[in-house]
Amino acid sequence: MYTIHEACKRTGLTAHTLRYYEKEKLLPNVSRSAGGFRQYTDEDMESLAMICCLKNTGMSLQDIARFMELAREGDQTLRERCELLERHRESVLARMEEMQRYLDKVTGKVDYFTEKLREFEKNQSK
Amino acid sequence: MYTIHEACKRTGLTAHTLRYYEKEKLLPNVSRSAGGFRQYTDEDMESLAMICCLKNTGMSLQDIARFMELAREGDQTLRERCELLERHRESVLARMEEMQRYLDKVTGKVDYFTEKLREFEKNQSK
DNA sequence: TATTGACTTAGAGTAAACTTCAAGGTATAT
DNA sequence: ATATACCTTGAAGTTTACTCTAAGTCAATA
Repeated sequence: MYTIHEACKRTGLTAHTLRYYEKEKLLPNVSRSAGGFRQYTDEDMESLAMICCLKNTGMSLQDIARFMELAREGDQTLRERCELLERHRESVLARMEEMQRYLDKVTGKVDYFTEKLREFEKNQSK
Repeated sequence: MYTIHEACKRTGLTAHTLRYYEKEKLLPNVSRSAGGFRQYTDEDMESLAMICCLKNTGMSLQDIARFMELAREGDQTLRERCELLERHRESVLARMEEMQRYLDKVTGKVDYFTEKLREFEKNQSK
């Protein structure tokens, strides 16, 4: 069992954010101690890792909530989750390729500016 | 000279967004026709291409506005723009590498789910 | 036992990037 | 000439993902 503080450390999220994710049904049903404090199980920590993975590849919290709901429904939803994840994977790949193309343009600009800068400084020094 | 509609087609942005970017100083000083309609020059279109490039690699509109302001100040800001762009380039590269790591995890999950699904369906058919 | 600090909740507030609205002017096809 | 579609503005509204606040509870330490 982990406290919210430990869950923060492991995920890099703030306690505020963890509570927010709970409210938004990304990871509902986190159990409480006698005093009402959150207790994260190992399974919860695994779910959080998955949540971060999806979030950091650009999935919306709403879509993550939907995915986690399917996960809670068990093996009946395996096919659906598989397909969903595969579609996500392809969209991430496409986004990365697009990003690479834009990055190449940025690199081209850096080179162009560097050349222009050299000329500018040559003129300045005259 | 291009109408706002043509500028939309070339950039993939909506007219709303182009007006918004003007208000936010990403590309201020777009000239108007006698009737008050926007007229984008070739130079404006180049600036828009740069704006999209920076935006699509994750730069905030505020930072883009700052960059475009420097560009309007001319050759004196070449060094600053060069450095700024180089830093941006490196942060994009870092983000892409992070993304790739998360994507590998997603791929691992897809494989895991595929295997689990095969087993599940084998049991179902019995 | 008292105090300090972290936890709880519901709900309000914030920032970024649009997006829509209302009221009116412009261009063009019939 | 007039209807229709598109343009103008300033301002208000929306969405996403937090982030903070207030009022109160709980745990640990001097």
